[in-house]
Amino acid sequence: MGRQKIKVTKVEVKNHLQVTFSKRRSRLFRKANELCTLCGVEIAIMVFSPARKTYSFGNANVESIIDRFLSRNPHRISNPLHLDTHKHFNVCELNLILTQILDEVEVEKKKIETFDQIRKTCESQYWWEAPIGELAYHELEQLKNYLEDIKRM
Amino acid sequence: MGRQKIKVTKVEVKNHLQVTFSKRRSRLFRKANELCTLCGVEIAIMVFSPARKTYSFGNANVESIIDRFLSRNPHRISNPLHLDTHKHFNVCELNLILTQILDEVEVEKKKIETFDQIRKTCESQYWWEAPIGELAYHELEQLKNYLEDIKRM
DNA sequence: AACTATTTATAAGA
DNA sequence: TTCTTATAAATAGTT
Repeated sequence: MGRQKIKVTKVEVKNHLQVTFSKRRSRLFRKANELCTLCGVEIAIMVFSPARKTYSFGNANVESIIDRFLSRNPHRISNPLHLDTHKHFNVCELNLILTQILDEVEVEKKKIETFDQIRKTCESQYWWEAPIGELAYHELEQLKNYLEDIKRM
Repeated sequence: MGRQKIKVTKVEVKNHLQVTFSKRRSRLFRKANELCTLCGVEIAIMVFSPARKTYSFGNANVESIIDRFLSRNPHRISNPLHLDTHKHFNVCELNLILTQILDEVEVEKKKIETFDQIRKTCESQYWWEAPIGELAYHELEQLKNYLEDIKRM
């Protein structure tokens, strides 16, 4: 391509990687947008960068497209309440079940929030991608602190 | 473009639309795949054709990428319905909602299980209490691996 | 960021 | 659908 053809393999030069990612991502989104317009389709794209940043494209709302996708591709593995989801419930039963689920969720929610917090903090660290050998002492220490937070939960 | 430049507007000729959609879709997926390889990112793409057919691309499992995307909305479960409270639902609709909620709960429970697993593993490590400076390289590496597991969730 | 020599992508025709 | 081809767009490397 361009001045020189490249092998499609991981770009190792950090600077090149950033430029390549930025350019190709925006072109991918533009192409998706063209496809939407030309062919009248709905598209959602989600991208997680090496820096764990999230980029998304949707000609409609991304979440609504996800909902449509998931409803066509059920991915349920096991059901926490051991319910037969094919069974039809009346409104009273549904209310009871919903209340139980929300109670259950409430108990776990604090844990999840803590975990999410740790994950977010991790994601904001620029040094994350470096191999262990290149990490400074205080970075290693922070690494350990994260896990100690988890142990305390 | 090509033999002739086109305006980016809905293709009206049925035959052209089919060809254009098929070609551009596969190129979009190929470009996404190149981006994944070149830049080490994760991508999920969902496409709904006018004929209600679903096409998807994911370098990892599409559902897992969706889960990660959705997990960035920590209040999704506490507000599981994002419902119009004035609307009345019939039993069928309520069942659909219940299924969605159970899916969401399932995702969060899996997270917690992974965290618990990591925590347990940490606790079984004799070297855990040692200060960072005294840890061996492979112990540091393991430390990092734990957090990378968390990031992937 | 802009440029540019090449490689790709593309639309239309077959 | 698939191949071909003239032309447009994308791309990697350079400046």
